[in-house]
Amino acid sequence: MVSVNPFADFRCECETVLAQAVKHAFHEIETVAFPLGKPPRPDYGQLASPLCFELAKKLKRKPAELAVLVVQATDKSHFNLIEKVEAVGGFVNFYVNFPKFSALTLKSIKQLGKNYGFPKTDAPKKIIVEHTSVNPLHPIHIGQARNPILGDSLARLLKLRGHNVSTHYYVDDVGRQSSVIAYGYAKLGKPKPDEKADHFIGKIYTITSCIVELNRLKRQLEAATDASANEVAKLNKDIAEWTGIAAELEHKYPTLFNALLEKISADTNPEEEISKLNRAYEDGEPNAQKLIREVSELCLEGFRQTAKRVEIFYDSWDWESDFVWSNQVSDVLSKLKSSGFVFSEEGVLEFDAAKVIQDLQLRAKLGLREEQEVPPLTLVRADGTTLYTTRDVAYTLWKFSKAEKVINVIGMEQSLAQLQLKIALYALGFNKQAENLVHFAYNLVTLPGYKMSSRRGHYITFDEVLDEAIKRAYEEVSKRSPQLTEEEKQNIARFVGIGAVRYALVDVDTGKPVVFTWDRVLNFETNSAPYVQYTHARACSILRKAERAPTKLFCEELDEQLEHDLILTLASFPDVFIEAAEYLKPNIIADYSNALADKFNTFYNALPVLKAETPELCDARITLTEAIKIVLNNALNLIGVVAPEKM
RNA sequence: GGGCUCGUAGUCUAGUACGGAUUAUGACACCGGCCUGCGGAGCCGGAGGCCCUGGGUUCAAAUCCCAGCGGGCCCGCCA
Repeated sequence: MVSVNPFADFRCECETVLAQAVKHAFHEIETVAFPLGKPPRPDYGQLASPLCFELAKKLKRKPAELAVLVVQATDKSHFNLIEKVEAVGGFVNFYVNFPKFSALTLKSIKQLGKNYGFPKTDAPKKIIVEHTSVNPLHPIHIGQARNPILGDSLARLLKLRGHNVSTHYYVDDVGRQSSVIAYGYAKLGKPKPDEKADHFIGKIYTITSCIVELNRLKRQLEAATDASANEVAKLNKDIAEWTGIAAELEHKYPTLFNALLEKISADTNPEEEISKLNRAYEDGEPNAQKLIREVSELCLEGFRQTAKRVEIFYDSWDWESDFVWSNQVSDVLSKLKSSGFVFSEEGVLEFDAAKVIQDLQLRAKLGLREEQEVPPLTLVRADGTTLYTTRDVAYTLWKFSKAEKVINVIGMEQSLAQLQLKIALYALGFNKQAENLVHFAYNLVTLPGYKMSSRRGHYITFDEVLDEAIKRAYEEVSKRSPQLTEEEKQNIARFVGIGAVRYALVDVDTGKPVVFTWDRVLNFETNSAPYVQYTHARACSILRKAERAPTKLFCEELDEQLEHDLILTLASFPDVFIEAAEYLKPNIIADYSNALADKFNTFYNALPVLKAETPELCDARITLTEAIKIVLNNALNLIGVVAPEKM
């Protein structure tokens, strides 16, 4: 007999037994829910019900007495995975029958192998996970790297849950900043990158943007003849700040900086050139199209290389400009206009989110409190151009033409914009879509005492973090296993370093900010990917040395507390997976893998596998070790971490 | 000013959706042990907590509700 979820089978049996017993003992009472929870200690069993505390009220009797009655009323002939039921202090405690339960669990893991732990959903959906979507202006930095790591883990979870998942990258190429980089790139004569393309583009962007900003401020100061002293002071302060940044950049990249400065200074009004380019691009003018697409593509090629290093791939690259050129944005706009929730003020078109909430009574649906006010959203500027969120409405509707559910992995600082987006869908009558639009929000990654700013070139790139991780892992592996060949060491350093980074970024609760420190991200000890990887390699090593596969299970031999604990942990993996997939909590997979590794290491130190007292016990422990290897591998795979045979 | 979010040992963190048991999870750092043993990236032990504060609901609150306090974020004709 094989089970896709052994612990759920046990829970199900307990529920049935409990329901029957309660019905039998107190037929005058109608009970609908039969709560079962994990007791704090193993001597209270593996599942326990506090039901009698509730019944005590209705029946006006003591919980302890009722628990005894419930236990007496249980029908033992129905026990399969249950060993016994006991009443302790008002709780009804269920004890698992370990010989049977171990056999079921280990047999299931052995038979299902890499498919163990992934029960399929009853309602498979077509789901789009949009993640990363970093603007193609500069390399992905560590503050943004949490996004692809979370998005990719979510996609893996949902796929294995049985959904049809496709991952999308939204290329934000419409907007002033894309024209800034394109302008600088064109000024330099569209040079071929002499390093990784996104790093190359990043430098040009930062320098160009700095020079243009400084130029703008200076001209503004010249024109400010009748401005107040305060305004002049503010301008001077900004100029001083940007001059400092410029000096820093000139020092770091003298050739590039001076080349750009010379070319840009030839333009009397660079600001105006950039705006022109921006308008031409939105209008689909061929030269502008070619230029901006070329520079964006260059940067994206760099992103693809970085993503590949961490085993992340995208099914679709969606260009924001395509939605502008194809009139999907203007179509959505005219629909919004006729919805009655749009008003114009001084030539600016505004979307009245608050009125939508009131008229359509969305407060409860959106989980908003009475006093929460949602500000209006600007849809169209006075000059007739659209804004990011406006275009996002069109993009979101396009995504819904391809999927039933859309998950946007976006930082929590965009919560309001994502809420307004959802409200816009309701305003257009796309209720079902609005309900299936999920903003998967996560908190920022920050550097201690340092404000990351891509405009100023102040950031640590994701590539740098990966390089450093691999370098440190290499030092570590050289120290620990000097006998390995150079090639082996490099290979191990790669998956250990990258695993460590992925684990560190997925492990923390998404609601909490991560303060980036090298020690935190490059942890190779307990509660890290390397620790779990090491444990997996250790299990593999034992299995290699065993040189045989047990033909019988001998599960009744596994009667140590540590072994029981391991079996229970293995058996509950499907439950953990379901929770992670349903509630979008990839971090609990990381926690689970660490907990399982911990338990296995404790077991390993306390009890011999290959030198067990009897051949039967030895076989049983080999089977257990094999199961642990499989489950560790399956768990690590969910968070995109390699499970190595050796390291 | 309004809203969102977080608050658990020196630092970091699990548990909070769905309230349960006289020991609240684990890591780092700290103190003391364990390598002729299946891989020491490990294991065992010790010390360290008014679960932000105050009320409320309940047989039972880290968990739910209310009111505060503290940090972060958002409230743009930026994205």
